Amino acid sequence: MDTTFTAQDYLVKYGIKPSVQRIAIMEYLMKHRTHPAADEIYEILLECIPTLSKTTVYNTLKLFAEQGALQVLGIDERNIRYDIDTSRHAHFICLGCGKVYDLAVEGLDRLILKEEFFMTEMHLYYKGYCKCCQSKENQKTENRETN
Amino acid sequence: MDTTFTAQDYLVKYGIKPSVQRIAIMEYLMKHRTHPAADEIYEILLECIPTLSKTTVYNTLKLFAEQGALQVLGIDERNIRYDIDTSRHAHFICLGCGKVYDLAVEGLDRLILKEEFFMTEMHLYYKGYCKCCQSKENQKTENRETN
DNA sequence: TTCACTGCAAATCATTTGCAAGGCC
DNA sequence: GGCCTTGCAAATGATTTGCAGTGAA
Repeated sequence: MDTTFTAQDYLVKYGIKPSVQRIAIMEYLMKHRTHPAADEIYEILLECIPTLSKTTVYNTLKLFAEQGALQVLGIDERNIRYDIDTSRHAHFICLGCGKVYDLAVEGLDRLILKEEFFMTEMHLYYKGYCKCCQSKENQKTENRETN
Repeated sequence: MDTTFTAQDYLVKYGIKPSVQRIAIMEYLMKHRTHPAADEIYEILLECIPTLSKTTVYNTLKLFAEQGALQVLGIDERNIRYDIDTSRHAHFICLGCGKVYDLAVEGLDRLILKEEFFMTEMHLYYKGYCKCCQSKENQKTENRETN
């Protein structure tokens, strides 16, 4: 659908002046819908842009968020996670591997606050274990039981 | 309903050995349903227990959470907030004053995950401005417009 | 005596800030 | 030239950890 929609287009759309660093970070976010933290982005991009500074990654992500180009997730207590999908959807974090999954939850719009508070954001966060880590946990338990 | 239900009872109920510090922290949580952060608890209790250490507050809150005596809130990016009400309900944080409000949201139980993931926790967080801070914001805007 | 609880000091770690250098219009 | 962007180094601030002293059973 958006084969010709580049990272640079995306930046311009949100009123962000493109630069090598900004394009690289946006490209990473567009390619990896894994809700990466700043450090992950930094570590990977360092291979292509050896002069990249972590400060720039932090500043850039903050800028993107302020401009509405991405949504900030508070689901992970350790790191701020970022989601390029700014539509209303839920998130699941696996307490085993730390992966954050997107979740389409029906009826989310029904939960919008209308009275008493002026709502600017709404987040539905789930925590637990993904399929992969569940089986690992089971293995551990089994091992414990047989020991 | 629970006029005779003391902080100490509460601790014992959750298998936590009482101590002066633990009782004081639990009492604070029971009296102030404001979802305080560790530092707030520390600052206030210091008046009664001058030897209290912040480490003890952190350790105690962590212990309480592990024992299921309170729920950990990730709604505030700056501080961990704690809620003695462990029943399923939503939270609203005011971006103006930082207060965290409890919210009864109908249909929350319908959002429980049953497939694909093993869910251990579920949080519905709202952000925005409370009545009080809305009016302050409006005043500011009015001032701006008349200047 | 033992063991859990406490509290100080230091460490950790993500994020922010100050500031100087470089680059672009 | 002036402003915006970048990046280093240092600061910040919440939380954790190491460890030694204390107190209770």
